[in-house]
Amino acid sequence: MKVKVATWNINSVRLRIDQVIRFLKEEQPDVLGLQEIKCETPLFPSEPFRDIGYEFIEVAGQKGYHGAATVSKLPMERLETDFCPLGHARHVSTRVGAAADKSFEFHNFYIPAGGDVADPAVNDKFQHKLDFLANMNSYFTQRYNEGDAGQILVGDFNIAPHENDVWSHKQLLKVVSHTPMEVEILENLQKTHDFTDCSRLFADDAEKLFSWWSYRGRDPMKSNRGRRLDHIWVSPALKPAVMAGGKEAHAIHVPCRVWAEKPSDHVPMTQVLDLNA
DNA sequence: ATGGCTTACAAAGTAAGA
Repeated sequence: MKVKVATWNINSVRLRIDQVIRFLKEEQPDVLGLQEIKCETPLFPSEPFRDIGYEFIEVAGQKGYHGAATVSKLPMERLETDFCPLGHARHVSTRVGAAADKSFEFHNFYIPAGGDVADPAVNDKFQHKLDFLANMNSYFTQRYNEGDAGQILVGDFNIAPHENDVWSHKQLLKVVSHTPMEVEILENLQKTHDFTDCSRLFADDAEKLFSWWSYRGRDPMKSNRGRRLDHIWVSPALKPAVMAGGKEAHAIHVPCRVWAEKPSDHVPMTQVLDLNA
């Protein structure tokens, strides 16, 4: 059985509902994690998703900012998790799939951006980002010690770890999202739990990979000053499922940055998994 | 040449993103 998963920071799901539906029709993922939905849970536009087969919807919304939602064609149940020390709606965890042996966990994250100054002593937002990452680490360490449940972690992690995950490593070393402290914490989270970073699994280290481009600047694709802030990770039990499809099983949908008059500043990312591999 | 833009909101200017 093959499944296709996707993640997208949509920057207002109500404003861009037509773009989300277009993407789902074109790419047909089984599961999509959305971030920055920017609406309260009851205001999430569920109907257009149900109309095209995404019957299972789990939303963590709040007024105005943040918010995450996961929509699925496959049966899906909520897992109770709590990662945000400030209580923001920044994550939705679910178990996807009816058959117990083919199901997987889908953890959808919107990690705090962290403000402007990369110093937790003077910037509460950066401290919040570090605290959120620490909570993720505690949770996945406990789960890791209980045995591999088959986990997929997706979302806007707001960290671009590799040198070629940003347009200029040197110029972004002091810019939040690419500072050594954040990068080390994210890499430790990945390595100590043996998560596979799907975007880098088959990509050459020298290849630039971006999933976000600022709204500032008139031609984002021409200047191409992007960052890879969005991620799809899998636990060891699912690594063969990712390996099976090779490089073509992964895609960062770069054209979506300029495919509409008012696009999101992030583009969606997809990964096909062969659960029989 | 990173911030010059974009979003939501007890609607004009804030706060927030990254």
